[in-house]
Amino acid sequence: MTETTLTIRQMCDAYDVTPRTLRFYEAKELLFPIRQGTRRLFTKRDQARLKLILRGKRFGFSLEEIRQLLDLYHIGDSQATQLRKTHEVATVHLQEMISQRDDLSKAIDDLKDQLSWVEKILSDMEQPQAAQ
Amino acid sequence: MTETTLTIRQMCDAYDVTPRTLRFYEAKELLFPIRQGTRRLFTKRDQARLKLILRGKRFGFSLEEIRQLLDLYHIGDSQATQLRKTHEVATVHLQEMISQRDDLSKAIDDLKDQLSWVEKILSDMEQPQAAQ
DNA sequence: CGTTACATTTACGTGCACGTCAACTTTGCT
DNA sequence: AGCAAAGTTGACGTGCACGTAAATGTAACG
Repeated sequence: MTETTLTIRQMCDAYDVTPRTLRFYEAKELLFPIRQGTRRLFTKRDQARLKLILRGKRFGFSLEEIRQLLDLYHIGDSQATQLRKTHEVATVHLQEMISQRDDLSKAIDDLKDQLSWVEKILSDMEQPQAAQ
Repeated sequence: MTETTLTIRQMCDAYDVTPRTLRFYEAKELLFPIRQGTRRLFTKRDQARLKLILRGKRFGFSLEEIRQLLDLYHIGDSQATQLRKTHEVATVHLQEMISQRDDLSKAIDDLKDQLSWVEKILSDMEQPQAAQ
């Protein structure tokens, strides 16, 4: 039987975060570990959410923004009204992410150009026999 | 003759930042406006750098990281050693950006899936005559 | 030449995302 | 039962990226 819940230390090792971070995320209602006595047990759901949190952070979203997005992945039995609002929020995020990716592609191309330019200069500096 | 330098206010209007931000970036040596008396004048170079700064921030880079990247775009007459170090730093950033774009693409696809899933649920809720 | 409008420096304050330390339980092991 | 290891709850500290307020300066207009 694959134990599906993790202790705080196992979570830290698995996802390279500190206990403080996990407790902080719980306080901010991003994670909802169950309690075995006083200790936290992180479910599969928490693990999935943590992955999404870390991913969101890498894209520059704040924890509050991420919290709103997370709802989309764990809907349960929300009302249609709430569901529509969540959908709307997520759609805005999606557009942001798409335009962010476009910008990122542009930045990558620019940086590549700059790098090959620098590489050219460096190779020119190493072979000065070209200039007479 | 197109006036190529901007006052602080013109910069703020053009790039949607506050004066405080521009002074802060100058203090951090990200911008180098020239002085007309005591006042700042932002050159084309500063404007180009600000664009790169704002772009970098959108990708989650810190100002210090951005500062290192900026050097690549305004090299001047650096030494080969310095140039190579800058090139190295930028190459690492490039790899980060590429893997970030890949992750972003994956996140976008995931979010799209979730959204269409939610759309399906919403449409099911609106047409309950299907059941029964 | 005075007043109004914008700039500048200095300095302290703020929100976010945790880090760190202390004091205290709880658990696992012998 | 005893004790070290790990976990828990406060509470205060920290680095970053600015915000904000006060005091002062200066340019521009009537």
